[in-house]
Amino acid sequence: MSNEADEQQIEGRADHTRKALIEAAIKLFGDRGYDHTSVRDLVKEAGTNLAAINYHFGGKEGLRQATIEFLAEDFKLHGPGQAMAAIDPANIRSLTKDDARRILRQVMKSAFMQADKRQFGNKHARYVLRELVQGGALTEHFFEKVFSKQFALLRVLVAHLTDDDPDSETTRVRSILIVAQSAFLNLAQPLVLLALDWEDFSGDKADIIGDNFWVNHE
Amino acid sequence: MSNEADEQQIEGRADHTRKALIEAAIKLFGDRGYDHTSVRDLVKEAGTNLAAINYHFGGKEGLRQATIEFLAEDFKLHGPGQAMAAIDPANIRSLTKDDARRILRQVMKSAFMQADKRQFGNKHARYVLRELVQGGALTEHFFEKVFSKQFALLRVLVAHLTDDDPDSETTRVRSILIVAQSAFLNLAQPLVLLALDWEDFSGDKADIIGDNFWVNHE
DNA sequence: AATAGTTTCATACGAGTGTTCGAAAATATG
DNA sequence: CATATTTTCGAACACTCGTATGAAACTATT
Repeated sequence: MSNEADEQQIEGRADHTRKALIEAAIKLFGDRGYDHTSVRDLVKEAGTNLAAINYHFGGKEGLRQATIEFLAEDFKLHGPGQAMAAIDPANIRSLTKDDARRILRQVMKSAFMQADKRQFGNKHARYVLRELVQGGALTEHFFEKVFSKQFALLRVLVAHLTDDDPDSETTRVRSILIVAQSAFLNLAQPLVLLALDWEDFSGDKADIIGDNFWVNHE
Repeated sequence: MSNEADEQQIEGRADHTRKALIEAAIKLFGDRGYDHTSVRDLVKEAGTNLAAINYHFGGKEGLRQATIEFLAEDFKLHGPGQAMAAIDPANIRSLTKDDARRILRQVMKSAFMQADKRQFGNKHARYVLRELVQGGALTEHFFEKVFSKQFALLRVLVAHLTDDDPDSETTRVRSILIVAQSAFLNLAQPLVLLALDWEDFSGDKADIIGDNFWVNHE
């Protein structure tokens, strides 16, 4: 292990610190939120120096931007889009409604679903949701870069399930309400645990939730 | 209008300031969150002095506590509990399922529903949700003081609708998923507007959403 | 009217923030 | 090997934050 090779050729020191900072940002921003994370905590977590963020990203805001872009890319590769990608929007009409419903639940599970089980759901989705909820410039950016396409696929599924048009207003509303269920449970974990009288989300609890998503109408 | 009488007798200067500060807190905490609101902004919004918060509430944290308690009381009087209070849990079995579904939608609408139309939904619910989502000591307090009872009623409705037990795990999960829909739409308004291709929530859009909540199963 | 208590206000303090700067160290280039 | 470039690191800056202090203004009591 004399030289640290990663995915692409050799990884210089600069790339190493950049990566470490982004990972620290995903973790800390996701846990405490952007504004509750100091650059001093970030550089300590990344094992580097106070000035590193400004040098590599131009500032704390620059690190956020870089982190968002990293997550946007990661979301495409490992996010719910993976489960969704198998679906051909053209041939979706050949699916039975039971199939569509099952796929829908599977997608939601793999999307935002919970902490310990799904490695993706934990840190990454948490931060993404925080940013999306917060509003502001990044909401739009992230919506276009990530959410938009997957939401379109979701609408196709919902429309098929409800015999409606994917672009209709009712389909849009119903689709966002499906997202809402999964997203809120991820965001409001403390409240959810209290309401369900659970200690944590371990075991088969993710499945219990996933199986009870409201996804059909009338 | 020589003396400022409000609801109870005469309102001293101190009470006036306290009230103004709590109202400012509801507004600013709800919009930006507790930590993004400085005491200087609070006192400016309330039209008083920098030292007022420390004098009347012992500190910023004290103002938060007082605000929470005020909202807990207000929630009981004007919250979704109002719509729910009309329901007698004992006689709920006499309701038709259509009735139950209609009541459920009505309750959700009046609970967290949107901005400009429902005066309650806007500022108050927004801050309550922020606190509940955040986690921490207040989540538990607020859950016990406010959420718990109304959630129990919600579970009765859901159980009736799905021929299940109000205390069963599936009923709890399904109930929290109903809350999730309403709550998330309130929290993530920027994202929701983008997803629905809406400019704002004006007009009959609250009804469109309310009518499309997922509340029935199978 | 004089005094005691309450409430407001201007100011200052210490702690924490993001950022800047220049020198040291490490790497790349000739 | 010598020089130029990149990257790290420590120290300091300007700023905002919540809070504390003591004097002024106001109200209530005698």
